[in-house]
Amino acid sequence: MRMTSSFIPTLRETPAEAEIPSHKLMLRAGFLRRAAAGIYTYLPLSQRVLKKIMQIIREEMDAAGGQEILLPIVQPAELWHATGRWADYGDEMFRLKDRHGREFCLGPTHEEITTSLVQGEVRSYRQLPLLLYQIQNKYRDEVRPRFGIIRGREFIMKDLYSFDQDQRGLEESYQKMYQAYGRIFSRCGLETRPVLADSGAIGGNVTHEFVVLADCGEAIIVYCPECDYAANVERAECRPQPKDGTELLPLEKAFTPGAKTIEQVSSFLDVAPERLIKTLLYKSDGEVVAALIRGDHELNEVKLARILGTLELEPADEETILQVTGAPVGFCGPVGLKNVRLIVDQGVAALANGVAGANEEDAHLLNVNMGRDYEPDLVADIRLVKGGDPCPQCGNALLGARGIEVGQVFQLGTKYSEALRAYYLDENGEEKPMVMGCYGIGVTRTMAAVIEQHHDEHGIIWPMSIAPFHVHIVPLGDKELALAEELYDQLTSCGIEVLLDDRDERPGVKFKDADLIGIPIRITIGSRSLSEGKVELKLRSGDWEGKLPPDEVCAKVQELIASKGA
RNA sequence: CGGGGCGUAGCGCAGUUUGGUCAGCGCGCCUGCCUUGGGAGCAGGAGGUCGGCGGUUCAAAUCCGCCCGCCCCGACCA
Repeated sequence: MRMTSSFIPTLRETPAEAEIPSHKLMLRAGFLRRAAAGIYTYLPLSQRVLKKIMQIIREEMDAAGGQEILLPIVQPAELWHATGRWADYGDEMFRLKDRHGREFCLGPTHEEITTSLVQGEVRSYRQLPLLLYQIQNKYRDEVRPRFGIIRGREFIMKDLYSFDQDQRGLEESYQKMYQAYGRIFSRCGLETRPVLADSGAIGGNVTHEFVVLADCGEAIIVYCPECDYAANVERAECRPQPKDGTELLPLEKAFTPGAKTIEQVSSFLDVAPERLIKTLLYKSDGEVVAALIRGDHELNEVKLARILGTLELEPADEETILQVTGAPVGFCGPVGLKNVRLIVDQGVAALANGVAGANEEDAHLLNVNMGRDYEPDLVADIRLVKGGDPCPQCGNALLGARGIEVGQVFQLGTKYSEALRAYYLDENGEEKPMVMGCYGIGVTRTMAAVIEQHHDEHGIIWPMSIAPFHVHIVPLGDKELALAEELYDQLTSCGIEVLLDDRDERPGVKFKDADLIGIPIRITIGSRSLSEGKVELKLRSGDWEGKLPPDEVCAKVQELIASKGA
């Protein structure tokens, strides 16, 4: 491709809309333009990268037994009613009506439509397992699109759905996908970490996210430097603590005027935050529940929701709190609390002589003890794990990190197959629901994640495997153009993808743009080394550079590409 | 949805407080000359309903009202 006839609009300055490196660089290097919030146009360079990522995905999915299909993006409401997700998805779903008033959505994901397809076609255990996938646009009207294409409202995603006879089959499919994901991301040049995760609204129990460690990441994870434990904090477990064996002291009431927050109570009574008990009231499915957590800990709402078996969980408003506890916000406590389920974190359960609100304005109770002063409905692990906490597997201190979730694999079970009646007959003629899994990869997000991991102050540094071109030829003046064209033809005929900067620009401009775009191999043709009969080769990564005669270039380039696993 | 910020030429911005030679600057773009190893120089030029609508005023980019769009933090989220 020649730059004079290419659509590669590079910018000298960063548009104000961008904040993070991948977004800034994609705009500046001419890969991306915004159409609306969270909706983007992918320019030719992006398209080349995306195709390569998708090709890698296809190869690995096919190798694992997947078959590619193309599914509707406009999907009828009925299917979503059947699984209950027409309501569950809420405002995040783009909805539309046809001219007759029939309801549709733009598919945010494709479980329903795929399950419905399989339901209609698959009858026998002989047809299972079946692994179907698609790579298409998906639509989610995110509350807050951000970070360029990392959280867009329209994005490309690969989803594979597995249909198995039973849990054992599902586990095999899951393993295949888990391993394929590792290969896909490493082939894309990404360092990812699989972490235990929460399955949220999609359902199912076992799930892992594949996370790219990056400061701008929205996923917060913890991992153990000593063993293989790694989890999203939404899911990360806490080690149960040994019960504090201190002798129980008599319950006492203390006057605590205006002390509502943990800090205020802690300093007013001169008691460390870890001895305080936070009582957080939540509304869930019409019921009020109290979550008890140590003063120095944070509640993990995802864990609490899971324990309650609900998706609906919101903090109680002030009025409800007053009504339920008889005291304003800041003075709630478990002692004497009526008609409220008490979910007690194991950290609080282990606490002796804690301090809690007295359910009375300006008063707290000292020496509160579970079992003596109040009875829990349930003791559970409901707190948010953070860096420094002990690893649940080996006890070493966990490390915290942020990351971009580029893929997630789920064991779904039979939620969708039952709702949509995707049953099959087993060897004994018995009708059973298929056991499903689903496995997603954010393709456009993966591209951004690669840039987050591979860039410097001058621009992008593409891994060879997904670079828009392998080689960037930069002739510095008119005199060098003929040789550049010759090399271009030679390399191209060897199947090498070459971008030729044939523009009438000064050398500095060409170098700056080459660095920005980030093609792995740069060939500079200039009078300086041409006088020795040589051209210059340089890797964008900075790992290697050298000069050689033009007739040796092709072989060297092929060698470089091969060594980079392109 | 709450909080904060922004909207003036393709991009980055000044001008808005205090209404009146304010339609401006840098980059980019076009033409010519010149130059050619890290975003050159000179000369000339094109390009803007100042986000939109309404209001106040002799006069509005500037003041007031409503609306739209965009970004950041939070809530939210396979």
